Amino acid sequence: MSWASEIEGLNRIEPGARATLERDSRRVTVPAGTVVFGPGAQADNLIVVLRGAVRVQHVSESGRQIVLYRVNPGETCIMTTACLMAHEAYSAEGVTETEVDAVMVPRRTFDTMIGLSSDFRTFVFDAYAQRMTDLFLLIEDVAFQRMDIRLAQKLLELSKGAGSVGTTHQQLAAELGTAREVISRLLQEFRRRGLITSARGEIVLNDAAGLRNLAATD
Amino acid sequence: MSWASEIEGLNRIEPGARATLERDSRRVTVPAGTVVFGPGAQADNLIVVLRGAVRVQHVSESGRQIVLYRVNPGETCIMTTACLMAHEAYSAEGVTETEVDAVMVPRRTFDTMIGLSSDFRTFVFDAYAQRMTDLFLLIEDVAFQRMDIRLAQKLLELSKGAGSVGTTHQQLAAELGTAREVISRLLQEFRRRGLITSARGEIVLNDAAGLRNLAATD
DNA sequence: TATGTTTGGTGACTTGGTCACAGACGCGCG
DNA sequence: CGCGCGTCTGTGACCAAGTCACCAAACATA
Repeated sequence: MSWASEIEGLNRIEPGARATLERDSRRVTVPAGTVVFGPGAQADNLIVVLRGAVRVQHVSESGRQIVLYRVNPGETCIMTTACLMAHEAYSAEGVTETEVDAVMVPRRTFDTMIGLSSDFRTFVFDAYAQRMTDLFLLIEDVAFQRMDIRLAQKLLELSKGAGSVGTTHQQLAAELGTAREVISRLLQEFRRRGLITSARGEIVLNDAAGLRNLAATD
Repeated sequence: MSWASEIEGLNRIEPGARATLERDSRRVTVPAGTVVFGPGAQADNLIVVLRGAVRVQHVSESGRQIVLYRVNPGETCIMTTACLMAHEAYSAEGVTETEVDAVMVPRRTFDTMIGLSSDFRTFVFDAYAQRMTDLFLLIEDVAFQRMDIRLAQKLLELSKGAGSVGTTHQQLAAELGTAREVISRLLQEFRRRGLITSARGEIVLNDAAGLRNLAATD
């Protein structure tokens, strides 16, 4: 029940506010691959992720995709509240990448908490700031960065220190907002240079240092 | 003094909260071309624009620019508070496009107001939501939209119904995050098709309907 | 008028996106 | 097993966009 103590930014919240928060919110477990919010689906809760990750992505009419950011444990999907309040059309969707444990804070409780606790306000504004800067960095990347560098960075990010990444070219294209053919050609070049080896749905990072070196070429 | 009454979202604020807000905040006038915030400049105030416009843009190390959004009258530059709270490096800068009348709400007052007034909270969250959706649309544009369509849209937007736009090719490139040469070539094509005529620093929209038609080609 | 700066134009080249299609692999089913 | 079928990857041709180098016209002002 006492989930708030596990979360950076909420663990030292005022006792009264914390009681309200934990009493009024509901803990859920969602299987992998679930669309937790998206166009048409009105979200009436602030979602705080405890375990797993939610991928937030944009899908254009032409079918092309780009991943905007991920919501990791201890983070909150603040977009839902913002977009709800503004009654704007939701142009992004959230999909669970793994099984996810999360807490749903009802809109009403959220509003009460904001008035009640300055720690909670800080938590919420930090979340906004984090997403904003994520989006700023993404815009810079998409507008100005070469695709080979972005791909090298993404491979290192997705591998998380492990020596390989289990994704298809199509999935990588959706991550970076480009076309599959572009990924195929770049991976071929990486392979030629000995940076990776690859099989169907699997990319092995043979020379992570070399990739890091490429990724650092700003 | 009673500036809050002029602002959509603050005009029906609770009387007590409104008194606090107007007592503690300071009205300023800033000349055109002033950098009101940017890398290194710590902002300690929430800024609400009353008259004029602030352009928020990103400048990359390579010197290329892109305009992220504009803060118009009645709107607030919420980014400053967010980035201040997160203590993140500020990767964007704000420049006044015209002479600007604005209100500076100190950080302390901002925090008090958030706790005091639900109307003020709504105002703030609406502002966040607005910026977020702006950034989402920008990402979609940059990632997926053809440059000729983006340029046509931008010309119509900047002309604001008037028949012409007084900007250089370089400025348009900075708006859209591309290179001057690309703008020059596209404008040449527009000219060839009779959509515009142009002189040094001036573009005349001869066929606004034609441009709108092009811009609508999603 | 002379001179330097800003603005715009152009060609050659590289990178990235689109389209069409083909081969390779995995898997179920007769 | 052999056969289809869907998914994944490779490839060539072409177009769109960004980069680089350079030039010419317009303007500012001494």
